Formats: sequence, C-alpha cells, structure tokens
Amino acid sequence: MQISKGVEWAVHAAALLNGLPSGRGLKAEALARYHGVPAPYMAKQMQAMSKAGIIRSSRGAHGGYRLAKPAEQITLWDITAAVDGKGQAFRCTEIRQNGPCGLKPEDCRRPCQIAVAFARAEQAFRDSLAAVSLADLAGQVLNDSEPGHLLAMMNWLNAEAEPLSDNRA
Amino acid sequence: MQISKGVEWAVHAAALLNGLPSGRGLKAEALARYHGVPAPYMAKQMQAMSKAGIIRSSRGAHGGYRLAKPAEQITLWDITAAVDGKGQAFRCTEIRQNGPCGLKPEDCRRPCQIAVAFARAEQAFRDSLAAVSLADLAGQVLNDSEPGHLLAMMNWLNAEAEPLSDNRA
DNA sequence: CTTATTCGGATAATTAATATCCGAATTATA
DNA sequence: TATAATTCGGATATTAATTATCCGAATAAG
Repeated sequence: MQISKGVEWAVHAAALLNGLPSGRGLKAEALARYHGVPAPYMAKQMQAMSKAGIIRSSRGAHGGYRLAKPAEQITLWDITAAVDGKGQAFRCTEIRQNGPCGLKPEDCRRPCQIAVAFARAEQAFRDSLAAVSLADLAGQVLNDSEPGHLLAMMNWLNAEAEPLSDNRA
Repeated sequence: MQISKGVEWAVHAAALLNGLPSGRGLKAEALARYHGVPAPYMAKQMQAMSKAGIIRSSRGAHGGYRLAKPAEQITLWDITAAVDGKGQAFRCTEIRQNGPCGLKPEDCRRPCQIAVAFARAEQAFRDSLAAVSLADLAGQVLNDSEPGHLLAMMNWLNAEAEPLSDNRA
C-alpha cells in the first residue's frame, strides 16, 4: 500500500503555483527544475491535475500552468485523487461467494462487513486530506520559513514566472 | 494506492479461525480450499500473520493454524500491518531540499507540512481499522447470515478442523 | 506564413505485487 | 527407535503497476 511519488511532486508544484502573482505562470520544465526532479515525469503529473480542473494550462510560446481556482478550494485530497486515482485501496473480491460454503449471489444483498470496515477507514483518510487546502499550507510555509529563503524564492519566481497567454490548451 | 489482495484473504482466514472450537485448527491448504483461492499464496499470508504473533502455527502431522490470542485483541489494522507492512503510504523524499531554492538540511528541523498532513490522514485510517476486531466481525456475521449457511459452515469445520499438536513451529 | 515553443497522449524501463515451488521441522506409525 | 508421511517456512519465477521518457498536436510570436 503506497501513494505514488507523483502525488508529492504534484502537491509541491501546486503549492508553488499558489505563490505566483496573478496572471503569471510556470512551464512544466521550470517546475521540474525548481524541485530538482525529472521534467517529463513532472509534466505527467501536471497533465493529470490539468485534466482534473485543478490547474489551467496554456499552450504554445509563453504557455505554462497556473491554478484554475482559489487556493482555498484546492485540497490535498483533490490533488491525490487527480494523480493517484479515486479507486478504493481495498478491493473486495467477494471471496465469501467462493468455495464449498460459498454464499449464493442472491444471499449477498448485504455488503461484506470486512469491505465496509475498510471503506470507512478510507473515508476517514480522504476526509483528513480534504480538510487541508493549499491556502492552509501557504500559511504554514510563511510562518516556518527563514526570511532569507522566502527572498530567494521570490527572486527565482520573478525571474522565471512569465505572463501567460489566454488560450485554453 | 492499493491494499494487497492478500490482506482480504488474511482477514477472511482469521475470521474463520475465530469460528473454530478451542484447541482445534486448520492447515493452510484447508483455508485456501474453503475460500477458493490458490493454496501457496494463502500460505504466504498465514506465514506473515504467524510472524506477527496474530496466529500460532503447529508443524508436522496434525499441524495447522489457530488464533494466538482472543479475537477481541486482534484488529483489522493488526492484520493489515502484518500482511501489507506498516510503512507510510506517503513517502516524503524531501524535495524541498532540491533545486535552486533548496533548503539546507540544517534549516529543515521542522518536518515538511505536506508530509505531516499525509501522516495525519494515514493515522486516521489506522485508527479506524484498529477500532474493528475479529470479535466485532463475528457478531455481525452471526446477525447477517442465513441459518442454513451457518449450519453448512459448522458442518464443514467439524469435518476439516482437527485437534492440533502443541509444538511451536 | 514560417518558426520556435509548449502541452498532451502514447511508449519503454524499472519496481512492487502476485503466484509458485522446494527444503526444514515435526509427529505418527511400524 | 527408525521410517515415512505431513505441514510450515523461506527462496524463487511471473505478472501487474509504477516510474520515467519520447514524439506529435496546438498555439503564439516574428
């Protein structure tokens, strides 16, 4: 049971986009360079978030990515679901219907209680992630970071973040 | 992000062992046959639970498995951890230390808040599973099942469950 | 209209999960 | 007591999922 590494990258990338001035954006290559990760795989995660409506992409020269909605409306669960999928982690294969004492399908109107227990646990997991937004993370970063680091970050963003074109890729 | 299929089998197997009269047990092959799953892979899950102290194994003729402690003390999280491992699903690779604005290790005394948020979510998941014991599941099965099915189950267990030897494999 | 730039979907390489086999240990029987 | 049958335990192939990469489609600037 493990969460795809791409989720980590996607969250960090989204958090960085949240720090951009309005109207500006970053291309996939710049996001990868900022985080020191392979560009093509970072691009794949951005693609997934774009398809989910979390970020908006512009194609062509001066293209790139920006957040598609306010940071308060983007949660860690949104990003996890977009990148890793929303499928249940526990997959009930109905083995209670197998073997010499297997239940007949018509006697299985009630769901398997084992599957129910796991579904509840997963819901608790999702609820916990859904309670944290990009805005929450930004607040913590501002509190925790050294002033020098914030300055370096701003300088880098000012150099790399360009005004985006308005096309909808 | 998905939970190993072996977890499902292990939980069902443990629940069946809980239905055995005291002093009796089932061998791995019988557990696999009961659930209609491949015997060698079922054996692997039993091995994992044995190593974790959830079930007790006896080797040699009239060997087999039984629960190692009362059903009230065995939770779904115990079984999941034994079979799937207790490792964190979200693995923080500290990418905040990478790239042109990477933090220096000495500035990372505070944990990455993204990792913290995921750790909290996983804890909620674990807590939820830890709140359900094999005894809880047994109660639900007794309530939900058709009398005819319970009878068939008891007959099968009486035929297959043998008194175990006392060696500690 | 041409060219440079960027995203999007399709394609390989690697790792983890799934399924299987053989050897070590134990008990019952002769 | 020796032998053989039985069962668990760790090591070994196979399959699926994750990770990483490449090339074509679309857009804007010159």
